[in-house]
Amino acid sequence: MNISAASKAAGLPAKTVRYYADIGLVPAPARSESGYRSYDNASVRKLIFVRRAREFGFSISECRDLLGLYEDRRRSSADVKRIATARLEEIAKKQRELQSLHDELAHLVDACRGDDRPDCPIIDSLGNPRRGPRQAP
Amino acid sequence: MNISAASKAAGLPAKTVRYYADIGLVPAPARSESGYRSYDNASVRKLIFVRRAREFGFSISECRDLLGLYEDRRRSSADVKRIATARLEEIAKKQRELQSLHDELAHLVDACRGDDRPDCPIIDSLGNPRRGPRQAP
DNA sequence: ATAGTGTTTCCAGTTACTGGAAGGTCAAGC
DNA sequence: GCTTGACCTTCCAGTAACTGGAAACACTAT
Repeated sequence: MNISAASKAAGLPAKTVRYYADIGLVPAPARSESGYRSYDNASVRKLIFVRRAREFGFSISECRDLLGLYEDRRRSSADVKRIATARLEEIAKKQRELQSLHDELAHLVDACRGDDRPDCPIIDSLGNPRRGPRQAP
Repeated sequence: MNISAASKAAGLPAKTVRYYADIGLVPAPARSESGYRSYDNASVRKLIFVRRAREFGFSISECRDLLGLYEDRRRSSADVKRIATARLEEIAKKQRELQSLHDELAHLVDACRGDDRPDCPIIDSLGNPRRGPRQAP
């Protein structure tokens, strides 16, 4: 399987497939006589695994860990659960931040007449710290 | 006001303050005889404006636009509202994505016993596309 | 005079790719 | 056998928005 077939099967751009091998996230594939990368089903399964982990928002570094666990037939499910739970916490935190951001901005958009006059509570709020969004933590 | 005083007043790292002038987001400040950057209250107000817009998640490019509107005494509030509303849409979209991600991952974490046995639905799901997260759009 | 802190510029690194140029390879068609 | 076009290779550069660090100059206090 050449790179474009493998990348289609994995659902990743060919560039990304090359990149993942470059950074050592997945093993470098075998090469044909002329230097073409040659993929088998096991490589594709790993690429799919990585793609899906990335879609879940795991970082490359976390994907490295997860791939290690994926390949280790003797690891405990607790190891995996620990990483996934940490990620879940991050998602929940991001959700809370987005929620308050959304509420504040929606309030401002609501208060703005949006007509051709210059008076605008959105701009006022950005310029005036007393009525803007929370400070970053 | 030297850069560290200004950066404290604006709530931004000095590095970032320099960076914002380097990329032309805010005007380059005056210099002292020895070359130190010298800030006045108007500069600090602009830096605060940018910091708060960034905290709202506006990109640097959007901050550029907003700063233009901030400085234009004759712009209509509709111009501002349009940018803010677009940003609000993005936030809402991100929220929906995070929500489904959270639900799916929470479901998996819940299903994983997290003990010392290797069997783990989280890893299984990553390896098996039929029970993983949605495809990216 | 010296120590310590503040400031300057510049270069490099971060994350996770993505775009593009220059050139080699392969299969089909004539 | 030759050309065309698709596919493949490497390498370099750029993205967003900073952040870290080195080397050197400035200011203040003792």
